[in-house]
Amino acid sequence: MNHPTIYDVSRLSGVSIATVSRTFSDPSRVRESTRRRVYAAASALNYQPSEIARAMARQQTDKLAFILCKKGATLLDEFYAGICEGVMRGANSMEYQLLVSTAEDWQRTPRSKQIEGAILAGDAQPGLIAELQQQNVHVVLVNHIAPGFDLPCIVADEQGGVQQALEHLISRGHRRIAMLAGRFSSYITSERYNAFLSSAKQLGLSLEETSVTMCDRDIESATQAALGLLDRPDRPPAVFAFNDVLAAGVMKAARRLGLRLPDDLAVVGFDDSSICTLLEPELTSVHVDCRRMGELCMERMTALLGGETDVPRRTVVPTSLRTRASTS
Amino acid sequence: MNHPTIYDVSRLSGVSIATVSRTFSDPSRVRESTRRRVYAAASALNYQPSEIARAMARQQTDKLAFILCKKGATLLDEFYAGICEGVMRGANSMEYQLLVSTAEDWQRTPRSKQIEGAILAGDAQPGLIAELQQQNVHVVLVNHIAPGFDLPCIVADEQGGVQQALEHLISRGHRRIAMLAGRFSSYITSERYNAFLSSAKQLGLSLEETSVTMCDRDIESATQAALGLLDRPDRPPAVFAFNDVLAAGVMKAARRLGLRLPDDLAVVGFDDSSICTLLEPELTSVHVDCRRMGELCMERMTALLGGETDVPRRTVVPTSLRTRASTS
DNA sequence: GTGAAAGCGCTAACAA
DNA sequence: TTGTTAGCGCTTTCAC
Repeated sequence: MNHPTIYDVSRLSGVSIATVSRTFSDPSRVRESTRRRVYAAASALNYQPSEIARAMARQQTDKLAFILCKKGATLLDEFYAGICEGVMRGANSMEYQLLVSTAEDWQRTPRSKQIEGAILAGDAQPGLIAELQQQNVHVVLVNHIAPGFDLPCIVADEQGGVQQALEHLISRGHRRIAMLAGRFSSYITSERYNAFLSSAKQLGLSLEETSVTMCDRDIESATQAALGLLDRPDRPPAVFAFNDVLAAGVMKAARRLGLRLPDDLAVVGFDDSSICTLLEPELTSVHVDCRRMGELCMERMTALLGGETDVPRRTVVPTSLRTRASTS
Repeated sequence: MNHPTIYDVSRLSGVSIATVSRTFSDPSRVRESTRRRVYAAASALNYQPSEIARAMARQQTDKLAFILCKKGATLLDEFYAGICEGVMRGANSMEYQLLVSTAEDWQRTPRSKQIEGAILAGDAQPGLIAELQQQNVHVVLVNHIAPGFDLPCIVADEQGGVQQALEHLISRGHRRIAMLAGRFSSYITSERYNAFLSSAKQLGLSLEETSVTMCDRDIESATQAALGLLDRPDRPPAVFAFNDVLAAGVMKAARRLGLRLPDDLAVVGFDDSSICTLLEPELTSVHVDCRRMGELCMERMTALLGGETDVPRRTVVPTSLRTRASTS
């Protein structure tokens, strides 16, 4: 770990450390010839300015954190991985370093991480938010809204997505539409669920025509629930699933019951994850641009870090239906 | 950003800054009563030691990086997300901060990241490795081996996994087994491909009985390739796919051709990703414990950081076949 | 355009 | 057990 320091470069190039510093932080402020001498010395010594010393002197770290708050969540969840991806791209292109962690892990290590901003994905607990704010850390929320906090948040257009899905099913001649719902992050769950009810109503479907079946988040539970829903004479001709995994459960159930898609049953998912095209027939799903959501997080964060005061509080990212063979 | 410093705590509690420092870094070295006074003052001021100043003084950062090297890769790849997950867990539990980046993004920002170690996932370029080593950064490889470098690396037991898959298919009465292969990381591609050929030979299959069809990594390409492979009189009764996505392609093709699994066709995948149980019938696949691979990365890294000299160079993580309906 | 010098907040000898 | 003090490597006034 015997890195060369600014002093070494100073000595070798014959200029002061201040000039070396300037050469690296704002080259335009040193004369061309000096600059070259400094660069030459630096590369000869294989010198790179120490990020730590820099942070120490400037009193800022250029460090951000992405914290996954969905409980039991992991990057394995394609949706959150997509958001993280977007955040990563944004952070890296702005020369910010990105710490990645889960809420659990984050709170296990009490020491101050010295970050300038945190992007909380999913169900962020008020305690975490408060703690971060108290440490003067800028906070942006994604796929969640936190009542009582005045923060920028990025969410998908649940309402619009659900509505497109229902309109599509109705246009295919279906009126009795069932929803297979699961318990996810509190925000998402209620938002999507309510969107289903309100859209159905708005589109003229009666309460008798719409039904909601609940299940857990896993495929097994979804399949069982779907079997219960479909294995009866008055089975609904169309199912809107909370997400693609649950939709896959519906498809498995349909297959076991000998139902053919899309003729005997139409199925729509949500998220438009990679599994949609792996399934046969391919699954119609509401596309959510999660990478874009991540990028937007970084845009808001940048504004916050720049001291802007009129940062949008709530940004809704458009969703759109991807029509595939499971419905037509 | 007006954080209280160690001086504030020192003043308020009436002890020297050294004592405050000790109280936080090694509480056992200060008298109980003093310790309490310090804690009281600290929490009154809402003080938290500055990670940066600490790094500056100790000349170490407790910072590690996870760098995704597969070209065009993202965390969306479930396999790498799993590894990352394992690394994250390990890092956090050791109080290390984890920077996450892709090789591309990493090299775009030339400034020294001041990390103590880097875990490179996938196809790490020699240039990157050399660069890191030159900066005295400890390097661990995962899902890759780098000829010419003497580094700890963690890989899955490709050979064993492939062999189990073939044995399973043979036990089901199949002898003509086709492989659908794709181009992935150089290491993985050749390893798995060679394992197929050598295992087949070892298990007594003739060259006529084994065939390899190549395709791209996407589902579309896999489906087309599989259609070509299956839509002919002498179609193989069993297909071993390079990974689960390609296996899904085989299943789609089979379905379109009216073939029934597992009777008309047996299909085995690789990775045992979450899609295996979403498909119908469920997909038999070689399970790879990617989280464990990530954890092992951290174990090797820890050893390296601790100055250990006899760190294992090559660790092979066991794989095992998960038998499901697509083959039986 | 360049240099001198005063920090930034903490750790780690060394002393007491 | 506690205090004093000299750095850690850089940025940033303020002079020149």
